[in-house]
Amino acid sequence: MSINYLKELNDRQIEAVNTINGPILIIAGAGSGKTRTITFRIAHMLETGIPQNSILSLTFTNKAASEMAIRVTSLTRKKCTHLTISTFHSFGAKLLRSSIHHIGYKANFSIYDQSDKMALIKEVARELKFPREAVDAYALAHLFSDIKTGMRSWNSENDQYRELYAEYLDHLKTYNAVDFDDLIVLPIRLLRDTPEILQSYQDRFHYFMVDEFQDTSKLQYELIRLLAEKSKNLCVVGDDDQSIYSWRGADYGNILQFEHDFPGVIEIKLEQNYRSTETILSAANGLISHNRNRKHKNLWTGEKGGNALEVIFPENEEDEAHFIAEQIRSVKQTDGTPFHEVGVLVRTNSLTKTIETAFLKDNIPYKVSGGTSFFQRKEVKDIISYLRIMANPDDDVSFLRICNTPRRGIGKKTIRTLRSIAEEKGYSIYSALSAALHLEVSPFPTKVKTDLWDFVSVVEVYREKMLSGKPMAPSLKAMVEELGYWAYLVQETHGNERTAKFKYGNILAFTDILETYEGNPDTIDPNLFDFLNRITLITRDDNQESDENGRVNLMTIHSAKGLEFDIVFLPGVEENIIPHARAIEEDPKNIEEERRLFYVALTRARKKLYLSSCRTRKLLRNTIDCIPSPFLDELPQDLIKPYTEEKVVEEQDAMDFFSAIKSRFNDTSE
DNA sequence: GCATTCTGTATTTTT
DNA sequence: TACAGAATGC
Repeated sequence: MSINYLKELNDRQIEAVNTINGPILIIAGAGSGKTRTITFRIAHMLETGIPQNSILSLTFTNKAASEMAIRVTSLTRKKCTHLTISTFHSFGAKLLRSSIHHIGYKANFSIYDQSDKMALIKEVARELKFPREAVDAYALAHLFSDIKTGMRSWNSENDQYRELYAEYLDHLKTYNAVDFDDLIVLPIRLLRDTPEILQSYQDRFHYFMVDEFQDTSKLQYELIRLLAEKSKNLCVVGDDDQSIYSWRGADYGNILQFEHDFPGVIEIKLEQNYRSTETILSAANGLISHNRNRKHKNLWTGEKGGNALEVIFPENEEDEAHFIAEQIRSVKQTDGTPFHEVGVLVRTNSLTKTIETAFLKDNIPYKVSGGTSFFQRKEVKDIISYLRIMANPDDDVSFLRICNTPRRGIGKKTIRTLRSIAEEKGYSIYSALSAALHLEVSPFPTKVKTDLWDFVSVVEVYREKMLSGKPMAPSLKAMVEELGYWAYLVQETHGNERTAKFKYGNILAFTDILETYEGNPDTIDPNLFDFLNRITLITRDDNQESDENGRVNLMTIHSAKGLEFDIVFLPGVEENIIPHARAIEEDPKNIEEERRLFYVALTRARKKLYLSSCRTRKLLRNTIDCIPSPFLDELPQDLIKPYTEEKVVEEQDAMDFFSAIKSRFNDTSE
């Protein structure tokens, strides 16, 4: 069956769909039907006979990747099992799985996430006898990341951590573990240094696509450049106005670099917006025009008119939350807007708390996406650590996490002994332990020796089961039983049975996830290693499954990118929140990125926008006075109407609105 | 080795 | 205020 895409797309979009060969740059403004265009493009490629397995499509987030896979599948009505649509990081992980032995790792490597990384840094710092106050694991994790990705170099200020860094790298290698940065850095190294590997990838993949190109880092670009160098069929899609990840290395200078590296780039601009009302679009355009560095673009819509933007100045964040809750209720009644068509977008995760409370109180069903991932919960991560130590016995970070969880009598002293044996021999702790247990003369007292055996035998017994090729989920359940994890939870929560039940429920949910994974006919070769890799790359909760209907979406602006809602609420449109104080502190130039962030927020709305700026807000212990965000003044003022509930309030609000603007004006004109 | 008390610190955004 | 990790006592 042929897809009639001509009817569904505009001229520019059709051009994008039809241009399959050679380098292409698609500049896709907000709401310009980007996802439609690229899914049609992939579908069209398949239709012209391009085999699935020669297409590689890279995105930035798991959510975007799975969304695209779903759309392509539903459009082509075919299983797309051989189509590679993944994030840069999981593509990197897959590449490493098959080729990492070339650089001295084993294929069963562990992937360390942010918290594993910090644990390792602390561990190494302790070994090197760094004074505790000199070790800010959070900051060091960032420094090491920047060093590894070439964004920062050693200087007089950070030179004291050079040795720590070297030792950190060394430990990773001993533990047969890689961090997130390695998932990009190591594949590049492999492709550059090992011609056979590059060759095999270039032989397999002939068509490349990168979504959200403005958010790729220099290194991610380098990775795709290497792969696409030969075929030159590289299509990148992006919007410089929506570049909001520069703090993570995203560099929209990549757009220029791309044009330089691939001569003859065809540029296609998608400028017709199908999403928002004219009012919303003009507001967004008005705002973004304050940015200096941008590619020329003229986003327009055929839609005329639309509701003015409502601006509210609640007394404090609780009033703000109430207002939002009430308004959602009333909009649902008057316009019949379903809950899932409402988005509440915040700058920082911490702002969700008050709003959640209000939703709970008013019985508004909601879901928060973002926040720490399910897989990062302590109880879940404990179980994952057991799996990791089975997959990769050298993984010391996992070892240390669970060797005494649940409590089995392995204490500080025992660990110290183990560590010193390991260090002496240059082994990982687990290998040192196995070796020590088989010694004639045990370095441990009898009781400790028994405790250690307990641990080792659980790991060994279940490793065999997990790697046997038989279903893993039943074994995992049995292991959780055998560990006595339930009793441990009861003990840990000292009698708070509800908490214990909740946590145990999470573990059961986790075993279900494993079951679903291995039971899914679309999973090619389900195995422990692949499963572990997948789940560590899911760092946020973005399960858009089953219950997406009927719930208000509460999330950060960052995670709202690519989404759209009928009605959008933006709480906390205040100075220091957006633009965020820390961002500006870091570099005043960041104001442009903050503005883009606000632009992304505005352009999520189809029909209606509510912006609120509290007069006061609780921060830490005390209540502070808030100033409306300067971005409010940058919106065309005729598109704004101060929100009014009653006449009396109307005048009051209007007056406050103008006096707020006036005070801002006075502030800045000094 | 474990449980309790104490102390310090709030981390912007995410793979 | 809330929560985690360290120090201290049993």
